[in-house]
Amino acid sequence: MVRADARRNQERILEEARGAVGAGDTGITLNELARRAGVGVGTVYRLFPTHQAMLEAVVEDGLRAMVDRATAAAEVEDVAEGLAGFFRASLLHAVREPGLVSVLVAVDDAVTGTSGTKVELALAVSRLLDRGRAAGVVRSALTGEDLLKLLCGLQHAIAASGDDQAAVTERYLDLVLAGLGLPGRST
Amino acid sequence: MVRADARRNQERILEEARGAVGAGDTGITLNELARRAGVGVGTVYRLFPTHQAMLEAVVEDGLRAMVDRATAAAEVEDVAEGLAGFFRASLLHAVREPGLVSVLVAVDDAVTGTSGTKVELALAVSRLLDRGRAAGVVRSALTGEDLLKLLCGLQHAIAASGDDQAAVTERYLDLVLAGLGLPGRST
Amino acid sequence: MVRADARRNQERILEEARGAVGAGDTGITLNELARRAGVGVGTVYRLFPTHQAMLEAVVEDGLRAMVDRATAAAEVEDVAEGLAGFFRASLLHAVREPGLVSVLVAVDDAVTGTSGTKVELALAVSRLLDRGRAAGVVRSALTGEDLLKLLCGLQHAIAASGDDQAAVTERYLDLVLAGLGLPGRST
Amino acid sequence: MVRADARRNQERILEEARGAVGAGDTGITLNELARRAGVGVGTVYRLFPTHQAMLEAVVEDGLRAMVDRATAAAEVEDVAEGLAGFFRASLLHAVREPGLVSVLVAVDDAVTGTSGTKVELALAVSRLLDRGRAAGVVRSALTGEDLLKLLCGLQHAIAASGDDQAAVTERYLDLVLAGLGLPGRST
DNA sequence: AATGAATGAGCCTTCATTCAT
DNA sequence: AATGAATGAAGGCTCATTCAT
Repeated sequence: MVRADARRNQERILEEARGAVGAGDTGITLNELARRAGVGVGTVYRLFPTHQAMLEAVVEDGLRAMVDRATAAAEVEDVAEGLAGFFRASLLHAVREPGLVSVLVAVDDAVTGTSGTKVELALAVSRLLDRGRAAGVVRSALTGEDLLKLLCGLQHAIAASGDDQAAVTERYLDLVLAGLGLPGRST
Repeated sequence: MVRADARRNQERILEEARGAVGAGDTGITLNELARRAGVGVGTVYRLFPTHQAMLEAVVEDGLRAMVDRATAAAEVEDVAEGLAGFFRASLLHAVREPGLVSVLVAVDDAVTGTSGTKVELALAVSRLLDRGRAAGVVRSALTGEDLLKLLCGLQHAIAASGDDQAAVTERYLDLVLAGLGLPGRST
Repeated sequence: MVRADARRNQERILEEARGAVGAGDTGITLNELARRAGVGVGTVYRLFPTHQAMLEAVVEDGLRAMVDRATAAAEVEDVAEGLAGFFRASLLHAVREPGLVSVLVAVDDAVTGTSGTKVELALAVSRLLDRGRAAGVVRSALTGEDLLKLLCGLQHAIAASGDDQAAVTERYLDLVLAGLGLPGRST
Repeated sequence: MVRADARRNQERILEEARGAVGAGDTGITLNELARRAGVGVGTVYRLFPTHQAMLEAVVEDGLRAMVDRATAAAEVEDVAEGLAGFFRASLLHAVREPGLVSVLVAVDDAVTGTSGTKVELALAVSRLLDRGRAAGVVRSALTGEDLLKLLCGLQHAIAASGDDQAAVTERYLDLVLAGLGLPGRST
């Protein structure tokens, strides 16, 4: 079983990929990745046929987690709290893991699984919003897709802000939650 | 008399630049620009030492207009209307002219004038917000910088949305204005 | 009992190789071959240390058949008919099995056996030509090597011709046989 | 006028290209060409967007010369002599300049001019053959295309022959001319 | 004996920028 | 002031071959 070596390499590559993307360098080259991981280019290309494939691999778990969070949020008794909690957690997550936004925004996915997960996510978020509207706590025509793109847009905005990203994030959260009509802290 | 030629060239280059950037191709190469304008690369580089410089030139008037709009908004009697009008006009503008967002988001400006204008803009918007808070129509801790980055973020989100960008834009506007606490249509 | 597995694998590899080369893809990668045969690259490399070795293995029987044909042609009573028959059959064969030409043209053989067979073939063809000259039906200084390379050259020419390769082949055959001085159909 | 430098460079590149292709290395890399010419890659790519384009440039004059020879051959009083002279000269030429064969055999041309010239050539050769048939000195159904491909095939055969290429060439010439029905030396 | 992951040289190509004329 | 040829780093990618397991 060469697997031991192989897995080790794959882990190193993935680790470096996570590092780079996590540091905001979503555009890192596969060649550069190979260099950092101390591995031949071919090895990286075997693992990730495409830059996009690499991004999706890095983000896979995070994306899944986001879907789970959306699904779980629908179970929270307080409808407003469910939605607000989901959005807040997701934005904080996206700020920490910018690769998520790259993948969410991409039109063509490298792995079919990713496309599926993205659809799942959009549906789950749509359901959250519908539930909110049904409960009368959401006053906004936003679709699930809209809300997700908004999330991405906010991440961009926050990344473009110099320091104090935490504070900026909170200000945006307040704004968006209030904008949705949800009772937030700033009410 | 060479001046005439020179100015003519500059105009053609700028024209092509406006065309490309206006068409959404903010990343157009200076080489490509030269080709389209029918001039040598050197001529373009003399006019725009940097890609960023080109963007700023293309966007200059638009940026100025934005500042003027912000200043004028402070004169509108109805405080809320002033702020809301400014934001709506600016977002529509940014959607039409994506180059604006590129420049607003950039950390390093190529031309000092641009930096100045950006500061002016931030100040004017801050004043608008402060005025709103003083009048009790704005309930949000957002700074002027925040609001501008938000504008950029929304443009990203809208650009990432497939079709029906006009409708998406309206939904975002409603959300943000409501989020600011302003009496909007959706109230 | 591992032998059984091994032999099975070798057969599958050889089969795929025959398939690919027979389909005209003489340049098929050993990696690709492994993929098609469903075995590891290493297995293929153990069987064929070189791409050339693979070609020679694929072509071995055909080459042998060509030698046999040349030998048998020397037994045909009608000298001209013997030579003409051999050449025609060989050209048709080469057109059908392009790998043969690759091997015949190669200067360095991968397997010593191939070199031996190629020498045998050249000798047999030389003898055919000499017999023809002795019988006065061949008017041409061509050596056995010459005739074989000519065969390869014609295959190239035919492969480069678009459609109607059968017709082109016949035209070339007529030309060459007439050129040798043999009474052909076109006489 | 940078032209002086530029032309110098282009000449060096073309010279190296001629050298490599002339030496039989028709597959020389554009990068390698740049290295040999002591020039940046970009410079070569500016001159030759494609490997095929390079080949065609190298061969352009030779191809033209071949057409001229075919045209001139139609003016030779002795019909057989005209055709034989053309074919002999062309084969010798092709042996000296293997790039010609690469270009003649290619299906897709890089430069439209090349395609035109190739068509011209085929037509001119067809006319030569027709003239020969009309005069009763050609007994062969070969088309112009056939004869050209045959030329290429012979070049392959000759290149594959070890030494004494001159002698081999003559033997092939005798064979082909006799095969066409032309009165040759070997008659 | 079989496996297949790993390697890395090397090809193709683009592009921002310089600089000789 | 204009020109556009030249540059060469850099990225994307393939593939023959090796070697640890």
